[in-house]
Amino acid sequence: MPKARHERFDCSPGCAVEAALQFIDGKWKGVILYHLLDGTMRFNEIRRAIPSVTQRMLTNQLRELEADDLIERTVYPQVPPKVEYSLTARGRTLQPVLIALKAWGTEHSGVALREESRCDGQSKAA
Amino acid sequence: MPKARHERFDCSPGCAVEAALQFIDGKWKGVILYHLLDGTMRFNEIRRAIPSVTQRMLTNQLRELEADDLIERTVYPQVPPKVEYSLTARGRTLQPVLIALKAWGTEHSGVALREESRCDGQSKAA
DNA sequence: CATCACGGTATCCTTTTCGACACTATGGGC
DNA sequence: GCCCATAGTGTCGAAAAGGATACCGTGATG
Repeated sequence: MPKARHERFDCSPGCAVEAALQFIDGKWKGVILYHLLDGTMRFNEIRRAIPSVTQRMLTNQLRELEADDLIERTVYPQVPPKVEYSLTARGRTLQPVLIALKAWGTEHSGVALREESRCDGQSKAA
Repeated sequence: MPKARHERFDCSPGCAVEAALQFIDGKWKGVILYHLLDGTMRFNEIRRAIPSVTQRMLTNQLRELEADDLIERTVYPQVPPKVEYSLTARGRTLQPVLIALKAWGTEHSGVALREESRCDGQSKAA
């Protein structure tokens, strides 16, 4: 049960940094949010975009993001089920942060610093 | 021992976001880096700035940040010991990210969303 | 009839994280 | 002699995060 990750903050100025980090620190939240910047996505669409995440984890992270009012979940009562995820207004305010994060990751491509980026095979299946 | 937190990335564009997140996702890394933006600090100085961190944790996070080449550790061989920490050039490139994070945390003070911000003592009962 | 796709749940288990606490060495103050 | 501060280290154990796998109901397809 995801219960807030940090229970308390030390109210030094860094407090706000921690507070913000709290929302994107799940293992996959950053990527999920980043993908949703492009627009609404269905469950399996996200899953395909992030091959290494399991349903369980994806569901989990999605639920937490929803609880944090960063994304919105829309269920279409039809069969087969259809569920769409999109950013809320609040979620969209994270855009600058996400962009900054991506910019840093790209420029200072630390990916290659301590590991080799295992781009297993295909990049995107169209 | 700390070993890279994520072993692999899915090479979707969100990859870079994950890569960046990797460096600041430790429980205290964000705050530590943020405090170091102000300049060099000694060990116990950081400790006092973040009351809720233990030595063990602080040492640990500091070592990881050092391993990631984000901070620099300078030991003065004297007694009592004196050790100073400061950002490396690479660490300073994180500034925009940290700033964005803090700005978001401040504006969208989500601290109060799912928990009462236990700023040990006073909060604001809304 | 069997199978697939959809969007999940439930259960189990391993790994990782993190906090508490004790211990180190040295020199100074009382 | 005893305690303080500095900057750590080591061990223990609880809790949380995260991964693997199996299962659910339905409707269309083969």
